[in-house]
Amino acid sequence: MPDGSDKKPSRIQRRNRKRILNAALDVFSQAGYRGATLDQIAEAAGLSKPNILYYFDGKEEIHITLLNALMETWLDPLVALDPAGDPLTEILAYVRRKLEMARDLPRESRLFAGEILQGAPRMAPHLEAELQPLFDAKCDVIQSWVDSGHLAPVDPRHLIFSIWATTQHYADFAPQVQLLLRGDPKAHEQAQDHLTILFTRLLTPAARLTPQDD
Amino acid sequence: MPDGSDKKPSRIQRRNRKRILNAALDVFSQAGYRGATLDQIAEAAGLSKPNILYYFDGKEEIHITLLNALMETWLDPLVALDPAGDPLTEILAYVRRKLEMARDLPRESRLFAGEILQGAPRMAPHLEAELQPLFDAKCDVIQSWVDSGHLAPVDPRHLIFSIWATTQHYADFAPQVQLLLRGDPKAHEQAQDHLTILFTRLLTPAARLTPQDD
DNA sequence: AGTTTATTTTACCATTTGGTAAAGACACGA
DNA sequence: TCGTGTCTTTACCAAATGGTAAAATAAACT
Repeated sequence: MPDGSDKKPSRIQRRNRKRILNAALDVFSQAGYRGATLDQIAEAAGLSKPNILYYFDGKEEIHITLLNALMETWLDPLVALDPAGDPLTEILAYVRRKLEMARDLPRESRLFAGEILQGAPRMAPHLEAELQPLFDAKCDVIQSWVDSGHLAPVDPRHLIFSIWATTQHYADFAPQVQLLLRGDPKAHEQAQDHLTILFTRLLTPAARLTPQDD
Repeated sequence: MPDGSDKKPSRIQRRNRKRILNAALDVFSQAGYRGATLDQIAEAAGLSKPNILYYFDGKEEIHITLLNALMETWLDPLVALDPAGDPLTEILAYVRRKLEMARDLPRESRLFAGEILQGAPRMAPHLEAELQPLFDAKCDVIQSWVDSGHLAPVDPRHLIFSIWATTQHYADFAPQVQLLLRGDPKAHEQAQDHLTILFTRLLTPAARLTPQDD
């Protein structure tokens, strides 16, 4: 019983569990939880369905495992937002990291989006326990930057929403973006430039634009 | 045969088709296409499953009907962007309309998002035939505003993406927003203010900020 | 009222799907 | 090489699900 056990996993176990999770990420992110079938996952993983169930207790456990693994990765860029750094630089770096994640981990982004879209049935606890405190803490940081005049006045909460929305859009709505941009290979760089401009103009204090004082 | 026919629909037909579509919008937007079942739709509509299939040829036809009806509503705000109006005013009005749609039609927003998220299998033709030309046309309009100096330099395509992303985020990621904002009833007004500031700062030409010339 | 047409229900069916039991193949240390 | 525990396959099953046939009921029209 390799699934919920405490024994150290064998090499085969690690390899196959990884295969399954990778295949499941493909399938779940593309079809959603209910739209995904164990048969699809099995085929994508190159294993038989019963063999999949030898490694995981069931469909839901696979999904939950993916979600759990995702949370850390997902929060990392925000965790890295340094209160001691230069405010605008930090925010722009955060935007860049999120956009890179949208490009490099689109499956994870869609998995997350699909989960939230359906009411976060399996993720609400995670959001409350991990995202919420982090969000609050970073809002405070941003608010202090605003208060000290290092950032133009802005609602930190909605600023973060805007960053999430604009960056994840490129992963979650990829087919639409792809179509409207006609598959332009420069899309990522353009998006990067655009978002840098967007948040720079939003957050640059007026003092820096009008060189009257200091 | 009331479904694909050409006869004029009876009162009962109109009423029941509307009920079914409304129920289906609930279910599809919450569970996705594959996650939704005819039984759920039937129960939500207060009709029996075979009765539903008396009005629609099948699950897919219901879904497609919803998507078709949605497209028009969805494109409306962009259609209304007036090339003859004041550039910044027009864009901000567009943002406001989109945000109001996210608030007033969250089910439609999620239905759309879910469809795109899964690769737009049933919507690609619509996007190509209706969204694409409209998008291109409005990009040209915005580009002309930039060229004439009425808007600060910006990539019109990514500007539109940012507007879509930031506004729809409030509908598509509602559970997350709700949680992080702790159900603040002022959320909509705050979002409205934030987005107005965001796009005003992005698009206001430098000339208006630094009253040196003209 | 009586006939016809439209609507709804009851009783099904075939397929799909998540999951299980048990036998078989395999790996690996003694 | 033999035996023990690990992994994989074969053959299933029960429930869920999209869909259908046909009888029954309700409207509508004459």
